[in-house]
Amino acid sequence: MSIEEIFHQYLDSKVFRDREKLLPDYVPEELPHRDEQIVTLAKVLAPALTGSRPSNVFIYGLTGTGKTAVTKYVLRKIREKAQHKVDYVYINCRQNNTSYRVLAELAKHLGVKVPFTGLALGEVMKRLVQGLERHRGIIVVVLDEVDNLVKRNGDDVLYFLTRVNEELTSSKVSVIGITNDLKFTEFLDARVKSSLGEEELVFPPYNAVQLEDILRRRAREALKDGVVDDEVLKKVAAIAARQNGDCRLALDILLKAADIADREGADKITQVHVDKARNEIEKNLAVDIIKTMPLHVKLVLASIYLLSRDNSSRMITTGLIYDKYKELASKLGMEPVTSRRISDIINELDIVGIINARVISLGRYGRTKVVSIGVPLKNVEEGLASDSILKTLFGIG
DNA sequence: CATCCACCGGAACGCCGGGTTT
DNA sequence: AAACCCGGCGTTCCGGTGGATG
Repeated sequence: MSIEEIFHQYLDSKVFRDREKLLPDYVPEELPHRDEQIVTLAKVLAPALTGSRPSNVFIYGLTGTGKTAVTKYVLRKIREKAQHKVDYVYINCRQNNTSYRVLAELAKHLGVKVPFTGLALGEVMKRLVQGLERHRGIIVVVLDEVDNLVKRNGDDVLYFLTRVNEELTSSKVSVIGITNDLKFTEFLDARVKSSLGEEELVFPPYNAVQLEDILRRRAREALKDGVVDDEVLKKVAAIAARQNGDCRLALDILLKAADIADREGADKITQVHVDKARNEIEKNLAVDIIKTMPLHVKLVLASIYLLSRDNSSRMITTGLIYDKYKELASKLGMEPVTSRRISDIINELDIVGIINARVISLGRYGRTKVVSIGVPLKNVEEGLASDSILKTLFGIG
């Protein structure tokens, strides 16, 4: 296909009206099924309109429950309403995962100059105080995925942000912390915990019906009319509902399915496209997990892979795996780990969903774990084959 | 019904690499 | 540079166990 053709096909899409509306960071005009959270958050933040400092808020919820979208949504509204007297800064702590970067990000927003490295943290804080003071108004600092920051760097930034008001006269700062780790507060200093947790907000997962509704609305914005049927949306919703009601996943599947349909030049998104999309997403997930596993874990997985490929009749048990594993290890000329460790590795693989393991009893012949591979063999193959050592030695892939 | 297999899985500990503090 | 802390991997030791089998 020539470049011209590619461009032409893209411009001439039969599927998309506005593809951007399906991207993960798009915040729609309406957020259905989050009314309660919107109202609560709005109530908490409303005092900002009259110039008093809103309480700090802590927001919990699993991935894809609308935490970020709702927060941005409410803050945008309030900023419009208050014209310049209220502002907010959104900082994602996964991307900015050190104290310094978070503070620098905040500084940038306030127009304070800080070098991207080199200053002592205390100096950055000093400049920030000045910057905040100059701002003259209320500033809401949103720290998304804040658990990433705290687990890595401690809570000194949070401490600073919750205490900085004492040094300010013409400005006020509130903090919104967002996390999907429910037991995250354990990592916090008691003082930070109490000042940050002035208000708490929990986002429950969406159910299948709600997901379908969201998908339908989004499809109207992003796709051309009649491109996707209710049946198809229902299917996507059902899949995501099973994954803890993860709306991001639902939208992701829909986007992928639309992309696939578009590439095929189809004018409708079908169940087949959805299946392909899901496979692709799952495959990427599995392959990524496998790629990043430590060598011995890979070896164990390779053993399971070989066993399930070669003798399909036999049950795959821990003992069998261990024997195979030792064989592979010796071929590589490396010391095998103990069977005890293998037991743990099998459990680890089970937890991430690459394999399924369950203990059974064979009476006289003992008690063991029966293992089967839980993702398509091809994916395992692809993940393992990315390791040059395994690839050359066992001819996988 | 007791036995006994082939593992399970908890506990405690050592080692190692890295990051931080002094 | 030295001391220190931390988390992950791995080991040793070992008590525990479901149920087919004799």
